[in-house]
This record gives sequence, C-alpha cells and structure tokens, in this order.
Amino acid sequence: MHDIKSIRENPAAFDAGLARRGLEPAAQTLIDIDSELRSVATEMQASLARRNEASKAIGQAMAQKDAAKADALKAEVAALKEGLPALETRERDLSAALNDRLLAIPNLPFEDVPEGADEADNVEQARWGEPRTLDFEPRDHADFGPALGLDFEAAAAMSGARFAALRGQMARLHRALAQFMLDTQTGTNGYEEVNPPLLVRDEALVGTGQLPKFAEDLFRTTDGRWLIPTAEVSLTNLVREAIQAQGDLPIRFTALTPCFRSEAGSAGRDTRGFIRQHQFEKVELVAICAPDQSEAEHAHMLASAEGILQALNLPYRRVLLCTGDMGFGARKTFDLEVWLPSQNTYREISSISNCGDFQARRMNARYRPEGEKGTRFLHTLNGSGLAVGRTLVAVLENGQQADGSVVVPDVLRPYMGGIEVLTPR
RNA sequence: GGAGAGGUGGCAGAGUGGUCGAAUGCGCCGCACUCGAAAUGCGGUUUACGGGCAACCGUAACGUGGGUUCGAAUCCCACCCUCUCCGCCA
Repeated sequence: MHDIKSIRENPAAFDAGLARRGLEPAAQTLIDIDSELRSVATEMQASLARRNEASKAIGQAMAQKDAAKADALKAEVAALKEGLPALETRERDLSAALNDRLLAIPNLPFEDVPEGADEADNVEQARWGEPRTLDFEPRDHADFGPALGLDFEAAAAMSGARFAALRGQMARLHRALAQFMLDTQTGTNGYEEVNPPLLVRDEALVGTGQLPKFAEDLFRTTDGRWLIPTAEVSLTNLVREAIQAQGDLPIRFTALTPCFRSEAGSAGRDTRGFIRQHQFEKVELVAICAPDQSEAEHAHMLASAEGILQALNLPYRRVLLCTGDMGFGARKTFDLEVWLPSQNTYREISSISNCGDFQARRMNARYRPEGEKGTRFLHTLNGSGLAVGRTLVAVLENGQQADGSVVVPDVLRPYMGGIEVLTPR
C-alpha cells in the first residue's frame, strides 16, 4: 500500500519506480482521483458543519421550550440536507476507487535492486560449497525416493496430483529437518517460536498482499476463510492494527507450518517429484522492526537461512532478484538456491524479502518512536528458514549413493533415533 | 449446535436521543510544596483526515458496516469479537 501523500508530493519518483517494475505510470490517475476526493470531502464537511451547528441550536431552542424557533431551524436544516446524500455517495465511491487502485499496485523496488525483466536478469552474489563429484550418474529423488518411503502413488490416489505421503525413515528425516531448523532459529538466531492459525480471513491476506490480486493461488474454505500459502501471513499479521513500543523492536517470529498453494499458474511445471506440492511444510522467519533497522534485519535473516544450508553441508548460491522477478510486496529480495545434482542446477529453497512499510500500511501496524509524539509505520521482512520439503529433496539428492541409499547429515543425527543412512527396502 | 450477557479513551468504569470526544478513578506528563523523595495541590494528557504561513478552525471515530432522526455512544438491522450455562468434541 502506497502513501497517496508521497505520491502527490513526488509523482515522478513513483512512476519511475513503477517503470523499473515494467509497469505503466499511475501517479496522475491516482492524483486526479485523490484531488476530486478531497474537494468533495471538503464540500461535504462544510455541509455537515452547518448541519451540526443548526442541530445544536435546535437542541437549545427546545430546552428553552421555543417550539416555533425549533421548527424554523428544522426546516432550514432539511433544505440544507438535500445535497448531502449525493456528496456522501460520491465521497464513498471516490475513496473506494482510490483504495482499490492503491491495493493493486506492488511495492516499489529499493534503489540498489538491479533492473531486469525476469529471472534471467537476477544477479548471483555468492556461491557456497562444492557439489560432490560422483562416480555414478546422479538420480532424481523422484526415482530413488519411493524405495526410501516417499510415496507419490498412494497420495495421488486419495488427493490427486502434487501430493505425497512420507513413510518410515523418510517421514523421520523430514521431521528431523524441521526440528533442526526450528531449534536453530529459536536457539541461536533469536526468533520467537509461534504456533499460528493456518486459516485466515480476507483482511489478513490483504495485509500481506496476497489479496486482492492473487486469490487464484490460494485455497478457500467453505466458510469463506483461506488456507495460508505461507506462515508469513500469520506471523506478520500478529502485529496488525497494533502499536509497538520502540524498545521492543526488532521482533523476530518463526513458525513451522504447512503451506497450501493451488499452483494455478504453474500447470505442467515440476509435476514430477516433491519440488512443487499443493501442501508443504516450511519454517518461516518474520521480522518486525523500525525503518532504520530493516537493512540489518534483512542481513540477519539471510544469515539465519544460509546457516541452515551450511550446517547441512548443502551447496547453494545467493541471488539478488531483479526488479522484474520480485514478489508483489517486496522492495528487495534475496533468493537462496540449493544445488540439485539430478537437475544439474540450483533451485530456489528460500526467498528473503524486505517489504519496507508496504505491508505495515496495509495492516496499520505501527510503533511509537521514543521522544516523538505520534506513531510511524513499521518495516516488515519475511523469509524461509527453510522450505522443509525442498530441503528434504536436496538432502536426498546430494546425499545419494550408488546403491540408492542416502547418508543422513551429521547435524540431523540427534533427531534421527539412531538412523545414519536411509536404506532402500 | 441451543440459551443468555456484553464490547465506551493507555487501564478500570459512568453515560439510554441534544450543550457528550465523552463524568470519575488509576496511569502518564508538567508545575507547586520539599534538602530530596513520598504524600498532597494545580494544570495537561486519543487518533485520523481536510483547510490555514501560523495561532487555529472544521470533519470523522464509543467493536464494524448500514438505517431511523433536525440531531445517535444512546433507537433499529446485519456482521465481527468476548464471556457464562447446556450439548458435542481432539
């Protein structure tokens, strides 16, 4: 959500930001609506002021039992009120029109975000780890996974495509990964563990930016709620319509939750394997902070996510997304991409975004700066720390051996109940 | 699912059609008294938007949205939320 005041003050900068996203200028239209809205509002307020004044006089006349004077005033106000309903309707329509447009405009990219049209223009910033050299042809997890307890067929029979059931040692490994991530984020990175709602109302999704534009990506319940596509929604909305004390910032939340996505726009992509499912688990990181803290929080979140990949000894690279590849609410995003030997490439496993005050405005989340009167909007950040399902794929593929078994990473051993190798059955 | 009660400022809580953005108490800020503190006294203390160089003025907000009325915290309707009892339930 953009501030109409700042658009009014600097329309050229606003349109320049949109242009960097490849979007048409919008400032003039918004300013026209806004200026008409303000003139209608001013006119309406003047009418209301006169009405209020006369109504007060009626009250006084009646208190003095001056019925004639009261009746005369009533007639006067009745005439005055002729034009009010039209003004009120106009004001409401203009206000809604302005709001609808503002809600549909994405966040503007931060100044140091590289310009580009799509993922081809993203900038690789760093690589960590060396892909293993194998003395055999690396296999796809969808091929050797089923023998280890990754069951696509049974899940498809009950739920359809893009579902899987994990059994035995595979389910254990998945749980171990999730526990390890959560323990690390809470224990060493300073995030507060949250167990949040998975079903939310419209307003929550408007707050984080999935609505009103991206309803087709979501699952809706019969009573009008939505399944969260990411815990970013639940965690960020913990501060909606609230005012934080500056001393409490930054606030860091983490949660392990299922995520539900319709994948409406990705028919045919990643249909094989565990990479793209309708339901998956993710350890999410969210930071709520003051504007001058958000760059540092972004770096901290990045390090918190990278630490998991490093501890698991998974080769990855860090990419700075270009303007054309960023999500709706982000003003700057880093992706972490993990090495998948079967695809001979890096695949996204975490996306870490600074949203500035974009989401905070949409959900009216503020803080009170010390020594200042009034409030200011918070900054919000979110990132995966990490996507558990994709991490499982990476562990399987990077740890695979010629005989179809998989070596469990050292840091997961305490969570594995003695299992050191996943063995085919 | 059935029955009932209720949502008012940072908090507690009064207010059932008019001069109520809202009594009172607590909290908070300032001042006085004091060597200092406590206690006490006095004054102040919501937010958003619009207009104005400014002092300031106006509008809106008593859960949310509609409605009745010259006028709504107060009356009517819908929705949201909280609490109590009964039923069911991991």
